[in-house]
Amino acid sequence: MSHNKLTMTELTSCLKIIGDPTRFLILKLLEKKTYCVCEFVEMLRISQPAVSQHLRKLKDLDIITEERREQWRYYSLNPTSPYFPVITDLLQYSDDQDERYLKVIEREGLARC
Amino acid sequence: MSHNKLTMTELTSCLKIIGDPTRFLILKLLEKKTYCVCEFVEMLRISQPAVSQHLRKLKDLDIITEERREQWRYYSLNPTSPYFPVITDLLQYSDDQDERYLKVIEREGLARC
DNA sequence: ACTTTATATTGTTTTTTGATTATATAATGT
DNA sequence: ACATTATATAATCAAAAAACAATATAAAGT
Repeated sequence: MSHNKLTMTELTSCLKIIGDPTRFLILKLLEKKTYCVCEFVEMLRISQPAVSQHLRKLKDLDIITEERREQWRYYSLNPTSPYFPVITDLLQYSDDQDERYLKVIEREGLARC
Repeated sequence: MSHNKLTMTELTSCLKIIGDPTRFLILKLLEKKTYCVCEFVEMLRISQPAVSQHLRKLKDLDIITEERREQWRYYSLNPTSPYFPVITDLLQYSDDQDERYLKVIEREGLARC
């Protein structure tokens, strides 16, 4: 395993952003596929501005990328981010049978947008 | 690499604690050796209560252990913690030439306790 | 052009966190 | 017993972050 080193400032600002349950869950979802905002709203059961603000923080650190297609904005993990290896590593540690994750996944496809 | 999985709640509460520059630095120091509180005070250049409170948060999550010897309390990484693999993994990502880290290491041995 | 839909941004309030000061405790030395 | 040393805890305050409501924007449909 060979990766580029990060400064502690970079690393801790990344960890601080990832260390939020909702954002971690968003990343765990994005690990599998790309989602648009309204899908997160439906799945996470939080308000649209709340979703947007979490996504914003992830985007500010360039952890995720935004892509506009028609009226939607799709978000994806950014594999070129210096934080990408850290994030995929951390996602490995989390249990795929995690209760909250499963519950959220159950609601996939329910969004009416 | 085989490790036990954690719930997202466990993982994010750990990340939140690690995602602070001072605490991350404490862990980076503890990776190499054991320190007592007064050494941290000297090296980190923050007040003794501030050090104690950071150590407390790490100890609450059982990330570090405390050992009393004479009038001092020595702190160490807890290798039996379920978070231990996460932490050692994350420490790998940080640059050993990090400016703040080097500056802190320079002050090692200066404590008069 | 007007409306709707998807999403972002801004402003405000509340909660959480970090730092500092002051005080308490517990062991050690006299 | 008393003073000192090492450390913890409690109280207080300031700064940062999260949550929520209201408003703005931009594309698509009519």
